[in-house]
Amino acid sequence: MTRATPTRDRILDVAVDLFGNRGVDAVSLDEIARAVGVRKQTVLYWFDSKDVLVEAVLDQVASELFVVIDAAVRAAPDDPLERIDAVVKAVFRSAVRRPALLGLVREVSRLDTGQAARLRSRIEPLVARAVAYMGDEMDAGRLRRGDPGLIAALGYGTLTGIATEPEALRAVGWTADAVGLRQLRNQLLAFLRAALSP
Amino acid sequence: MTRATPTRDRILDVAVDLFGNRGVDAVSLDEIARAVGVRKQTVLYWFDSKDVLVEAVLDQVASELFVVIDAAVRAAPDDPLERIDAVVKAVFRSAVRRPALLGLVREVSRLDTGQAARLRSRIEPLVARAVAYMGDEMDAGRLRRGDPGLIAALGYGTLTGIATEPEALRAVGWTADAVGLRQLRNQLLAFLRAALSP
DNA sequence: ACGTTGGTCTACCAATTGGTAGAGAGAATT
DNA sequence: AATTCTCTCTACCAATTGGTAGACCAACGT
Repeated sequence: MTRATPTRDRILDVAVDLFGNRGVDAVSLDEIARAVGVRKQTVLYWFDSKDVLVEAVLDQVASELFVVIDAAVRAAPDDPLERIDAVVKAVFRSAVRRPALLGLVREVSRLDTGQAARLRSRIEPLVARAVAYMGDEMDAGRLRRGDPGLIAALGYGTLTGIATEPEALRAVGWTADAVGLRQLRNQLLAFLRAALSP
Repeated sequence: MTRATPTRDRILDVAVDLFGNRGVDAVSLDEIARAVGVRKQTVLYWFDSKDVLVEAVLDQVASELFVVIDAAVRAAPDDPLERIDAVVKAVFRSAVRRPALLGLVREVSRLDTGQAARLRSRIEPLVARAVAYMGDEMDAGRLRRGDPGLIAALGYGTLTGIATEPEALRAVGWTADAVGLRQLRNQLLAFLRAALSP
């Protein structure tokens, strides 16, 4: 079971978008089914319950994010500021291409702890690697001293915060188009460089 | 109508916490009523509909946040870094005392645009003042150059991001107690100083 | 030609949702 | 003493929720 089929994939895809943009509680199985062009019972055929669907969606999100971030890090030169640049750009690119992805990450704090742990365990290795790397670079004097774990936390908060709240950011007169997003990204990069340069 | 009474206040108070912590869609009127120790119809007596209750909750949040931030700014000396310090500390203090407050701010992106606009219009003057102030200080050379609007956006994203997601932050091995929160706050302050010092 | 299997459907179901109608108790006003 | 007003309640309601049971049908292996 849980094989990949066109229908199953489409349900998962639609569920990622709807759950990510509007929240798990606000989206019913009927609505997902309607968007896919199928009946609710077909959704329940592929995913035994809504909880199972949510789990599958979180796994999907974890995979996509892992791939995006990991690729960005690997492609970047071995310089801490360059790598940070690369990760930020990659996450922003994801946020533009598929806003629901980061929306779901944020949604985790609302889900029961078991599901939260599931997603976290997938992302944790990436974070651990980043923290270790930053620690080494600080020791080598190529990064300003600080607590790498806390800096990672700040980075996470900032990225998900701004990438998932175009509506709220309008309060600062910011517009959620491609131009606005690039400006915001560049300001963040400048900010990070200023804060982290040794 | 809409006078302040014990019952009405208690409903509003409970609604702020439940909506902020779990999301508007996930909390039913029945649940709010139960938490207050009253029947659902009593809730509907004080607030004509769930939408009206949500509006009242958002107004409440806007007021509380405005008071907290405004007081922090007024009490701080006229130095940009000191004032930024003061605002960050004030928001963190709110986040500890009443996590639901920032949770609701984040919830705005999920609500219909009318309600979002309502909250935004209450906070906007504060932001506008902060942006103008930062611009002046940059001109005076007491703050590193940058786009004040974007910096405000980053600050907003970071503060709401980290203050509302203790669960996600466990991925970086961070714990959501008072000590952890203070460490995170201090790291953020150091970070901001490094990034913004001229 | 025929049973089996995989996939989608129709038909239900109990529980919960936001909301309406109106009764009843207590205090205040006349 | 009678009436009105304020507040909370019980009794409903239609719509929607996640989920079960089982019919149907096309493709496939035998």
